[in-house]
Amino acid sequence: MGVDCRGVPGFPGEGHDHRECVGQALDRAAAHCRRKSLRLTPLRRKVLELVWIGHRPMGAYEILASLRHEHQGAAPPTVYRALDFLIAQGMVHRIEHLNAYVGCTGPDHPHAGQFLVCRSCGLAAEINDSRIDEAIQDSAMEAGFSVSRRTIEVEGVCPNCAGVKDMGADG
Amino acid sequence: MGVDCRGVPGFPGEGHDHRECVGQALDRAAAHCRRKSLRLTPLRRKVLELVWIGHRPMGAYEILASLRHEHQGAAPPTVYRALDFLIAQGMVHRIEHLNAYVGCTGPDHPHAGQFLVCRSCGLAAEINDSRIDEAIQDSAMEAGFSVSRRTIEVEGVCPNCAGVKDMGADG
DNA sequence: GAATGTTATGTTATATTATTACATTAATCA
DNA sequence: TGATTAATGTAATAATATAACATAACATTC
Repeated sequence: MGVDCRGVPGFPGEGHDHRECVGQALDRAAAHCRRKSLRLTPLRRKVLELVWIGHRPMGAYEILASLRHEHQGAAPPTVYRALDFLIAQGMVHRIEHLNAYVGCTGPDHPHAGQFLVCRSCGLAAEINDSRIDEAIQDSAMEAGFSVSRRTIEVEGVCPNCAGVKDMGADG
Repeated sequence: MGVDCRGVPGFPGEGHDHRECVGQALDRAAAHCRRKSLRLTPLRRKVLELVWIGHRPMGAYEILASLRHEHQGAAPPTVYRALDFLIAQGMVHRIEHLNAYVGCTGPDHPHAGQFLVCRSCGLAAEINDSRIDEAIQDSAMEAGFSVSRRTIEVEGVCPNCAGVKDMGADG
């Protein structure tokens, strides 16, 4: 209890205080939008909340299904537009190899988004390792390539699942 | 002319000898399959050849459309199965953020697949920088994460396009 | 506080990417 | 040759995402 989801790069413990994760994410999103005169509408806020249901990347249609429980009439564009906004503001990242979306603590420390994704439990941990960015930057520069966006997604087995067969989904 | 597509990490020059790229890829694929007693069937060979039409990642349905020119009756599974085989053998990589597929010189030097993808011309250059892998490995290890697959896709502008507005597609 | 412009959402349809499921054919091997 | 496995054919459909246009909410200016 009481452990911040992402104070240190790594996977959230099984018993971490997830309400705090969500609360922080929503608070930071609100503050960010206030500062930039953007509108964190109820719909956008709700989608952000849904993405934050766990640390497992969620598909857009999975989000849509949840959204419909309290927002009858929601359609794919409803979700995709909200996701577009949240992604543009750095509050959500897209995991390309999963076609799924995961929350980010927010735009206060902007970053490209590097992820460790566990094959066993499905959790994604965001890391933010400057060594990786530097290695990529160096390599790109040597090829004469100017970098604008990086997709770094690492699949494997998280420490919670190491040695444990077939865990459930979220924590 | 005569420049190997991937002898050195980087983008193929505009006038490189692309037949040599394709020829080498097909030869290596054939050799690899012979060694491992795998079947590089005419269909698989043709799909590999199509993926190698250029250094631009191709969508599965784009491949399908081309395939149909000489293989009437081809359907999505035709292409996806061939791609599955080619990917499993390391002859093709999938570019996740494009939902597209690109040829690889082959399984002779196995690797995870790190790509620089040009936003302007669409070309993808495979790099294979151990510094990047090491940085990822280090970071993952510190998080207690055991890596099994990496997706490294870097978007930006290639040297051929730097300073040039709106080039075409392939080279 | 009405007129206007802009941003966000509603709604329907459809595009794009990928897989399932089962039948058939081709290659391999005992 | 017959049995077995691997590959392909074929039809239907699932999963993901966007286009296009209508309506509603908010913001701004007069």
